[in-house]
Amino acid sequence: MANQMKELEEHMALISQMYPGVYTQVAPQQGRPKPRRRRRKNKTAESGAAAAAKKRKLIDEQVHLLELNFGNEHKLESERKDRLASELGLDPRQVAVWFQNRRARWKNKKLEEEYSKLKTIHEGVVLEKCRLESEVLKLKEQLGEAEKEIQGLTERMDGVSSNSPSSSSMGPPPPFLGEFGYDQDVFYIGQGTYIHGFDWMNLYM
DNA sequence: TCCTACGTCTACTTACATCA
DNA sequence: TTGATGTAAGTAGACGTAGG
Repeated sequence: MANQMKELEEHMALISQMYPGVYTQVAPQQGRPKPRRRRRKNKTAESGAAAAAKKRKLIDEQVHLLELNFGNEHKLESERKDRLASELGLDPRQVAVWFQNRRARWKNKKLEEEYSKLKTIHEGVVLEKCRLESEVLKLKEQLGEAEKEIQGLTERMDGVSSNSPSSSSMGPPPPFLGEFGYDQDVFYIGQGTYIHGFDWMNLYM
């Protein structure tokens, strides 16, 4: 839940950055939650009826023209508001409210779109992470097998050299001390001699 | 420079209309 | 009939600006 809220805040910030001309009037309210208010209910039947009379659905043509205007410009200047109001036969206040609500709907829609875009990207990244992890596992397995093979070859070589007359004067045992069973890239080839891994490969492969 | 009034904005909320 | 949904409108608080 907290994560979702954080995500939402980040989206808000993102949208504000994306559309600076539209949502820069009010500074982002950070941190402290605003106190909740309760609106008074209409006490009388008369006031309820009056409210119902005031609140009527806009007809399609009015909405169409408002949408056209909103498409051109999301902000509503005073002159445009008055002109639109007289064209539509509405109160300028109604036009202003319609634009306010329309901006809110538009912002919500943008947030939803942005959220699903980010979600898709996130899913892709998670998938790629899984793929890379399984590849790492596979390579580790291959590495283990290669180490076993090297170990076997080295032991065989040791057996051959210990049969020779000079074997008793041999140096220290093969230095397989590192993480992968050998000390860095140095390999022991018998008779107290160490060679680099690449040289070892050239010699025996 | 400060104060105040006013208009506009967003965010949140309520109330009503509509529809399944 | 009822619950869900969409939307017009109310409200608080923040901000910018003009005027005194």
